[in-house]
Amino acid sequence: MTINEIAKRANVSRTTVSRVINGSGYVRDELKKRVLQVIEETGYIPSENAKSLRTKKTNIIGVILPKISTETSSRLMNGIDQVLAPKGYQILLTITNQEPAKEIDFLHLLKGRNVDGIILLATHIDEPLREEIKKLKIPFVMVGQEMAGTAGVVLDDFQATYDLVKLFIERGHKEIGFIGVTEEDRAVGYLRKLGYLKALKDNGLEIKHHWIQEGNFDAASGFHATENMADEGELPSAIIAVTDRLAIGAMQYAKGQGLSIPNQLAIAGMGASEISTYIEPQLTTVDFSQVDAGVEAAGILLEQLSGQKTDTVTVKNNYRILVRESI
Amino acid sequence: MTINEIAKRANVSRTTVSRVINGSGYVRDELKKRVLQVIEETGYIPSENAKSLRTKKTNIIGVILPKISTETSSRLMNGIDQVLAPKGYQILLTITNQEPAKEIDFLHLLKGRNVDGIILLATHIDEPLREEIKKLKIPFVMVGQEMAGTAGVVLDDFQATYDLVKLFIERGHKEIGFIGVTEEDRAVGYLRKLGYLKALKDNGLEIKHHWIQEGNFDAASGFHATENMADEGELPSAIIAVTDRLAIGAMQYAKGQGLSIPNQLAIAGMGASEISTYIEPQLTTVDFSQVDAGVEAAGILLEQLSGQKTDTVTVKNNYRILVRESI
DNA sequence: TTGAAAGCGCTAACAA
DNA sequence: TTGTTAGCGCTTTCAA
Repeated sequence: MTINEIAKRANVSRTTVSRVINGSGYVRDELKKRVLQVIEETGYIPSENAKSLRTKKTNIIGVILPKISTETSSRLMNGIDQVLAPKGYQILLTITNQEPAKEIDFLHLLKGRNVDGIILLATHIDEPLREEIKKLKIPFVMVGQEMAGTAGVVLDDFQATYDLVKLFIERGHKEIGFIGVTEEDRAVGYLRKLGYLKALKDNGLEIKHHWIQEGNFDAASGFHATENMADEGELPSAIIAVTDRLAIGAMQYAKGQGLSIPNQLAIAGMGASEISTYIEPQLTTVDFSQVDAGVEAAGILLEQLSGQKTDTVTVKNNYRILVRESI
Repeated sequence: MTINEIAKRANVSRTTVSRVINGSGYVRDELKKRVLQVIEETGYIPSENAKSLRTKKTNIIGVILPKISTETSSRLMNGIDQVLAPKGYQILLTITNQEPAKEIDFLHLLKGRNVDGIILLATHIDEPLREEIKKLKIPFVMVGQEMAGTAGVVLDDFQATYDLVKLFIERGHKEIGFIGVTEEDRAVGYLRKLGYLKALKDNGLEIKHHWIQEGNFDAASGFHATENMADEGELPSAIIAVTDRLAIGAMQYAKGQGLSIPNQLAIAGMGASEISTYIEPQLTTVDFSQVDAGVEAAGILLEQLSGQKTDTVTVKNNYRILVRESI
């Protein structure tokens, strides 16, 4: 069923049908009714595809995610969809599964699909990727990493960690341990560690080597990191972990050793995962509000879509510390 | 940059360029090189859109979800993408936010976008929706609900709940409570309740009215449901909740009352949420393996795509009970 | 082995 | 107020 078929059946030109569908131009009421009638009868649905070819607008936004089943990703998607759907945009979703090479592949793929814009949730960023983004020439917003000359939304990982450490210090802690992740992850690994180190330094606190451990992203590695801390010397009085799961691993270790939380060991995580509210004691954590980040990213994209030249916007997404029982 | 432009620069016809891109038909090596060269230089990316218009194939699969940031959804997406991405399909994602009317809207929308197939994660299913699906005429797979004449993947909610109750009975429990949700949700609300009732009946156990409570999907309502049970009479010795969060709410109530779990009150949930492993005591739950459901759904779709007429497949997805500390 | 011509389903001048 | 014409970027006969 095509527009031509409808036109024939309604005994009008296809232009008229088009006008009826899009509510553009003048159409006599009688004809309009006739056309609408036929459309109704046939269940005709116009091909967006053909339309796009003509109008150069697909109303599709490409989104590139490293993974789908993480709270970060799904919350972000939530925010993005909240903004985009009401404006009539659909989301073409691609998932890299953490393979950096795929980010470039998907950038090409999405461009080939003539998407109106792209949102990339980046975990790392290297030269080839930078290159590719530069020559993209369609509305683009990067989330999670900063890049000169590109619109973006980043979480203020440095400052959030700094503030968290400061909170511990204000509460009288002088021995503060840190469980991080690989610094290749610029946001979670590098910047959060930097915030930690800076806060200690600014407050004249000692930085003990064995109080700084590294895990990957699961609870088990948080457990081992804490174990290592204990094995290599004294445990500090407080530990900050860069993710809630790592923090929960640390908790598990502490509980296993019969240490009371927060009295003998205070623990905080980051990310405001759902688990953090159900664990006992409830985990103090940092809420980065990924939903808002998604909303902001989509908002910036929309601005670009409407022709505004918003180059190099970088919105630092705000965060708040959720103080709960674990400290 | 279009195929015409490339053709002009390489001094060949656009047909030849097309052949080079698609590796179809005969092309002299020299010409091929010349074309490839130009493509490389210009960074040309063919328009999938124009291609689709001609070939009637978009390589896009539409997915309709009730929500994105739930473990069910994201695990399902995971499974779907795992299968579809390697075959060159992209996912066009639409989210209804639980508004039933939108399911039909999106069905139209996706059809208008000429997607090659559609996967719908359904929570309910009424007559208008059934109608719409019937006249869809493109590969379609329904997940989560059964519908005659339509390929689908359902979780065996009835049997899983039945088995869970049986497990309690085998462990000596005779008083088993139930926290459900609205029966409008056929799978989670209706079928699971049915499994519970049938298991009690089959084993000649008493069904006490106040032992059957209803919550929504959050922990707080699980708490209140349990509270109601206690207020309206004696608490049973065991409680089954149809979601982990409800179960966690029940746990919170029990702990607040100083009841020991599982000795004074045994509790099980369903869904194998991540939280269930971190809560204390660890929650016994049913793992429905949504990832597998996604894999199967995508697999069935792929079969339909390759022309196989797989009408009315309904894969009962397997499940397993994760027995942990809470019972 | 290559190219010319037609056409996928739609919109947008333009003319009537 | 309506229709004719051209063309979006591509693939696919068909003929050369």
